[in-house]
Parts: sequence; C-alpha cells; structure tokens
Amino acid sequence: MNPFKRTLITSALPYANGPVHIGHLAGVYVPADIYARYLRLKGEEVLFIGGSDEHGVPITLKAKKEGTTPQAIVDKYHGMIKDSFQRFGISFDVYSRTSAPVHHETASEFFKVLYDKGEFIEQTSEQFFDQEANQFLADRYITGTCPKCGFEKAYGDQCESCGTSLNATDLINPKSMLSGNVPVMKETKHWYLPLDRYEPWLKEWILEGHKEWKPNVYGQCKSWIDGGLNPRAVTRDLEWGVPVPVEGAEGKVLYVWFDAPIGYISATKELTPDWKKYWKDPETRMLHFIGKDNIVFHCIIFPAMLKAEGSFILPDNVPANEFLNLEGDKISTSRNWAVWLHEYLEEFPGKEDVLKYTLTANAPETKDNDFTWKDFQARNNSELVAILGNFVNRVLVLTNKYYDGVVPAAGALEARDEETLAALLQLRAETEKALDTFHFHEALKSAMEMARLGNKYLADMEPWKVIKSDPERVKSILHICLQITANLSIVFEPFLPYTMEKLRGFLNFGKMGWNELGRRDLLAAGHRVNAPELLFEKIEDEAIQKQVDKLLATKKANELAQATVAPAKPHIEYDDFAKMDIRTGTIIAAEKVAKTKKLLKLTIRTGIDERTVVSGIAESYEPEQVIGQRVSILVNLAPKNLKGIESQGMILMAEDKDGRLIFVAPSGEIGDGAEIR
RNA sequence: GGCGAGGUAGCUCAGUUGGUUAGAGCGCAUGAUUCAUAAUCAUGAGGUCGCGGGAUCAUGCCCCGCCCUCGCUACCA
Repeated sequence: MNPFKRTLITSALPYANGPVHIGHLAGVYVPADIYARYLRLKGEEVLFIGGSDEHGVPITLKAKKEGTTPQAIVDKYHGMIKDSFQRFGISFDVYSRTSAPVHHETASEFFKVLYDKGEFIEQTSEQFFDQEANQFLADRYITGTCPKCGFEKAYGDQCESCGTSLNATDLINPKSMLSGNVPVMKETKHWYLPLDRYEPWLKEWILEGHKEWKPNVYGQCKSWIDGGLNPRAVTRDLEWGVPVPVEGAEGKVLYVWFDAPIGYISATKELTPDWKKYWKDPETRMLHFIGKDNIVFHCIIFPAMLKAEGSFILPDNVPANEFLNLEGDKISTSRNWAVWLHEYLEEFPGKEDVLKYTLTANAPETKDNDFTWKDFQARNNSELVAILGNFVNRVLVLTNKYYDGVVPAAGALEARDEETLAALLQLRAETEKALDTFHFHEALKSAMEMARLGNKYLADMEPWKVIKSDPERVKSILHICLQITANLSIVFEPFLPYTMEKLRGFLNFGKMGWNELGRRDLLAAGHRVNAPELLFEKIEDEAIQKQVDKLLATKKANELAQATVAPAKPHIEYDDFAKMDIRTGTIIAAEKVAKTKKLLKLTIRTGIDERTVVSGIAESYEPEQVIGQRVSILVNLAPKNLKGIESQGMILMAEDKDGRLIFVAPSGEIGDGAEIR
C-alpha cells in the first residue's frame, strides 16, 4: 500500500545551551518516539535520528558570560540532554552532535558541492568590525545604550531591559563585547542561497504535491511561498561553527540553520556506513518531527538545500506540533518557566511513562496546549492507575486467587465473549489508523479503550459471583481477561515502553510484534503468570503541591528580577542636559498610523508652534483618549521620517515593567511652551 | 497593519465531501458493585459550536465583516 521500504525519522536537534523541557518532549520527541517504536514493532525498517545543535552565537555568548569555552558549554548540555533522553526512554538509534568531526566533514562537503555547482550567490555588505580582536561582530556581540529605554547594556539584537528588538546600528555608543572598543563598519563577503530560484518548484512540490500535510504546516508554507522568497545568507562571520570551506573565507562559518539540518545526515553517517540507503534511495520515507517554530526550515529551506545538492531524497511529511504552555504561561528557558526533564527524572523516579502519557494525552497537535500539574495528577490517578493498572491488577489477582497463577482453559464461548474478543481487532484498527496519520492523542485514547473494554467485561461477567455457582464458566471469563491483558502489553508498547516491560514480567510473557495484536490466544492455557505488583501508583496531592510551589517560587523570583530598576546611567555635564529643549504641550489631534500596531500620529501644540509627532503609544492609548492630554515634549530632537510621516520631536513617557506607558505631564496649571529643566 | 493557525460542554479535545435530537475522556451528581490502588460499571445534568450578517430545502462545517488567543513579519526618536 505504501511504496516505501523503510522510514527515516528525524527529530529537531535541541539547542545545546540549556536542558530539555516538557515543551520539547510534547512537541517533538515523544511523538517521534511513539512513531518509531510503532514502526519497529510492526517489523519495519526504521532509523530514528537525534542530536544536539551546538553552534551559533548564543552558545558563544553563554561561554563568554561564564568565562569558559563554547566547547565546554556544549559538552555540558549535550551530555545532560543525551543522558536525560536515554533515561527517559527516547529510543534514538543514534544521538549525535554537530560539533562532531563527522558533522564538520559532512556539512563542509555539502557546502562545497553547492558552491562548486554555482548554487550560491556571493554578496558583500557592511557590518560592524572589531579592529583589535580582528573580527566581525554578530549583532549579539555588540552592546550599547538602548535608544528606547536608555538601558546601557542592550545587545545588538535586543534590549534585555525593555524587550525591544534592535539592529546593532540602532545602538547609541556601540561597543564590542570582545574588546570593549568602538567597532567600525567594514565590508564583508557572504554566500547566499537564492531561495527565489526554488519558488516554482516549491509551489509544485508542497502546494500541489503535499496537500495532506497538517493545516498548520501547509498554511505556513503557503504563506512563505506566496509572500515571495529571498536569498538567505548561509555564512556568518564567527569563529564557532563549521568553517566555510573555500579560499578567502577565513573567520567565517556556516550559519546554524544551514549547518543544523545537515546534522541529521551526519548522525546517520555516524551510525552506519550504509547511510546513503536512508538519504538517497527514493524508497526511503523521510519524516521530520519538529515544533512549529521550525516549519520554514524543514519545509522550505532544507528541502531547497537538498534539491540544490541534487542527490538526496525529500521529506514525505513534516508533522509539526504547536507549543505547550505550562500552567497558563509560555514556557521560557531564560525565565526558568519550565519542567526540566532531568529534574523530573530525579523527582519522579520510575514515572517516565507517566509523563509520556500525559504529554501525549495533552499533545499540542492542532493548537497550543496547557500542561498543569493538576492534570498530570488526574491523568495518572484516574486513567493510568484506575483504568489500566487496575484492570491488570484485577485480572492477575483473580487468576492467582482462583487458579494459583495458571491460565485456565476456556470452555464454550458465549456471544458476549466473542464480541469482546472481536473488539480487540477493532481497537487495533482504530489505533493503527490514528498512528498512521500522526494522531497520537487519538491513538492513545483507543489503546486505553482496550483497558476499558476489559473493565467493563469483568464488571458485567462478575466472576467473583459466578465462581460460587458455575466455576467452569469463570475459567472462560478469566481466560479472556488474560488475553486482553496480553493484548494490552502490545498495544501500549509504543506509548509506555517501561510499563509494558513490567507488565510482560507480570505475565511471564515475551515481547510480541504489532502483528500479533488482536489475537485471542496469546497466552496458552496452563501458562503460569506471576504474582501481581502494581503497574502504576497513585500520585498524592503533596507531590503535586510541591511542584506547584516550585513554580510559584519561580514566578516570585521572576517578579523580583523584573522589579529591579535599571541602574543609573553615567554622569553627564549640565551642558549635556541643557542641550535638550523640553516644553510643556497639549495634544490637539491624534490618529492611528495606517498599517502599524504601535504608532499614533499626534498633533501637538507646543506654544512655539503646532507640530506633528509620531509616537509608539498605540498599544496603551486610543487616539480619542489622548486628545487634550498635556505632555512634555522634546522639541529640538532632529526630525525623523516614520512610515512616511515626518516626526518633529518626542513625547516623554514613563514605562512600567509590563510595557504600559504613562504620560509625563505638568501637574498644575501652566501654559504650553513652558520650559522644562 | 500583513500573513498563517486556532476559538465546540467546568477542563482537554473529536467532529468525514454541509443532512435527522452536536460527540468522547476527565470533573460533577445519582445508582449498582466489591475481584481491585475508595479503584470499576451504569445513568444523568451541562453547549445560541467566538460575535453579526449572507447564500442554501438544510451548516459547527460554505461566503462576507468583526472580536479574542498563538506564531511569523513590519513599525516604536
């Protein structure tokens, strides 16, 4: 039915500047792992690839901040990530890293092939350069005063005080973070991948050829393609990364987005010399499991790279998930708002599968979703413990009690028995259908139906009553219950691998393939099962409260950190201040600037004149609200053209931590044009 | 502002090419039951399917406008 002989599953490479959290797991690794285990169980040829993404500017910055080397940073987090994945039971066939020699070779070679084929454009532009350190500076390497809030240590790409995103050229008094010197502008040459060349092809391949992709994925792609594609730089001026393998490119490395997806290829190479089978044979089906932030790279850019190279296969599907929130707020590494996998593994030992279950049941498949500890507890207690664990326990307790742990032979089956056994095959079909279409939430639900089926059968048959009147009949009932239990050990294998291993131990039963699922004779009469233990244990309120408290503490710490007032700027002379001509004024007209979110066009009576000022306050005020508002206005600021309107001056606003803006205005009776000093 | 994805019971989600009383799980209520980790099983309450128009014999599903959430993007003197 499908023309493919094998499947290559890739999962987004986690960035090695921090540990992995439940957001990564729910969006990428848990679904990818379930799918990989499912295919393996079906006996298909599968390769499941993972690895750490270890290049890029943030890692070099972190290294600098901690006074160590980028390699030390990535060694630390790669080790941590790899270890927690392994303990958690993400069944990678290989977990590699982009700092590995094999990756440097592979990425380098890939670049070289495109370079030799003339697939790049060369372009020269001006960028900041540190003369003392003798290198170009990425935006993150420039620090200076934020033009908006005056925070002195703003980075070239973003001000961490007010959150504004910036260009390095916006900064007042830019300084190099390497030497502290003032950087100069200097020309630099880079290579670009002309994505525009692939537009017609992408249109056909995705928009025509892959209408089955998830709506979120397809929509994003369409948006990008319809919006027109531009050439994208594939190199950067940086020391940390894969060196650009052409002459005259000293001090340049491959840009991370070019480098990282090639990591999938390198990882495959690291695993097997037979890697080409997975990457170059059209009978291989490639799947990229990613989060929604990665859609454009995996659907547009990486395929364009592969296409440009010419000898690689393309992804057949890209099942991207949305984002997972935590207790109502966005997960954030820098704000420590996350449930970290390595901490979970320590605090909930032996409960790896519980987290997998919760994250699958709550997977952000079609929209962002919320993880709460309360929900985690409920899923564990009322589904895993009460439905699945309890059924298994009931069956095994009864078997031990009545038959000393030996599987009884079934007698003549009644209609209800037949129905129940037939339902196993039905549930298998439902689970399969959901898994085949990447509906993991639904798949898990139909697997759980099997345990419900057992509970209901048991409740209706009431063997504990029948045993008194018709002991022969009870043999049939428990025989069937045991077959259901054995089937459970198969159907849950992709989702709850550790637990199913445990269950097979209880049943004294070997691991069976997916194809055996639905059979009514998995356990032979006379087979001896073991004494039951508990499959899952209840999670008490205290354990949950502890986690909630931990998050509350984080929240408090964040608020405190936010409450810290930006430090004072260095002294200036009175003359510096005196240069500023600040006056009282009144807003006499206001309207929204078309096609902007934040801008209002204000007409201000300054006493001197009436003038136009464009101000970024539209998120705090409606135009009608501000008419008549008294203001303080800097009148001798050089005019600046904004969105086609000449802005003559600047309104003084006070801004709180939430970005709310308040007018700084005269507090008593005073006319327009009064000098403020 | 532009583009994309969402907005369905208290919570988490399904709803096929528009077709009779809109579904599931959890939670809640009531009942049954005791083999089982007070677990299970049954029944029930609970929804102007974001809002307003329109096309249709008929729409949660189609068209138009608006509102809200998330992502990408532009703007913040």
